[in-house]
Amino acid sequence: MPELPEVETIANGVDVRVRGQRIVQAWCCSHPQPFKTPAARQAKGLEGRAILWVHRTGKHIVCELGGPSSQSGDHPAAQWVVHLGMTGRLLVTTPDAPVAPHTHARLSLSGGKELRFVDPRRFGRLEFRDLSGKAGFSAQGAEPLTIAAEEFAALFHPRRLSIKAALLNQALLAGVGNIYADESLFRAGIRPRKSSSRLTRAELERLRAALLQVLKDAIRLGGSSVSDYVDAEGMHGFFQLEHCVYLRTGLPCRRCATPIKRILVAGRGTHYCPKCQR
DNA sequence: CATTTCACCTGGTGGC
DNA sequence: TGCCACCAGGTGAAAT
Repeated sequence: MPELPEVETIANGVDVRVRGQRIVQAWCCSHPQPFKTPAARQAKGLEGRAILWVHRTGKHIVCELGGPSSQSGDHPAAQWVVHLGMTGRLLVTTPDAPVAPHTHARLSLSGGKELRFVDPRRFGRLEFRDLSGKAGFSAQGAEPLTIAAEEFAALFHPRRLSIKAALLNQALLAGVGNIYADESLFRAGIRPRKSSSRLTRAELERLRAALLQVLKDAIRLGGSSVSDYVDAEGMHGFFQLEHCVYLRTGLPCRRCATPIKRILVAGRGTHYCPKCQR
């Protein structure tokens, strides 16, 4: 499932391939599910605008768009906000590439390529935002790559729910999902079920540092390819090879050889080493 | 207000 | 071999 490193990889890949191009034609499927903005209004809003740049915030991909006319400047006048949900893909293809099942949006670009959104489970979301008079999209939670130690501690110390549930709460930190919650808790040596409020200052700082490291390493390796994640070019990432606990139930811990356990925390499959994490 | 539960979806899995 | 019930999992709404 796409989390911060996967979304960052995709956003960067899309940016390199489509920056500066104009959306010549937009098609959105009639099924209402993935559209936060109704499909017809979305397609209409997108057509004719230039894609100024593409970036990530939290788990969202934001395409900054120019004005509705082709000769408007480089100031963002609208946005296309893409959330990949569980199984969403944002792909840059040639126009004649076979259209994958569950393709919900196709944008043909002035450079001759196509930007496609594919999502079998339709947990993803597509939103068109006209910025006239409105602020741009921003994720609710803090950015894990830049959050300071003080702010991190202040965010998690008052919470009484499990640290795993707190890490997954996008209103606190934006971008952490199941994989990187489990992996950062392993690297910090903390039990997923431990209450966030019972973590010491030292544990919170270990967790922040571990999360930062694991996210940076994962970005460097192009994300984790589990289930069906691929980047904008359809390429796999390699961070799944570095996983210490995620989807390693029963396998020996890389640090102490104790079998990795799988439990349910906050309704999510959760993997940890019973010896290394206390 | 904080926290928990549930619905939304489909492909993959496992039981018979 | 084939059918089907079951389930994961990010998010937001509803319930507690």
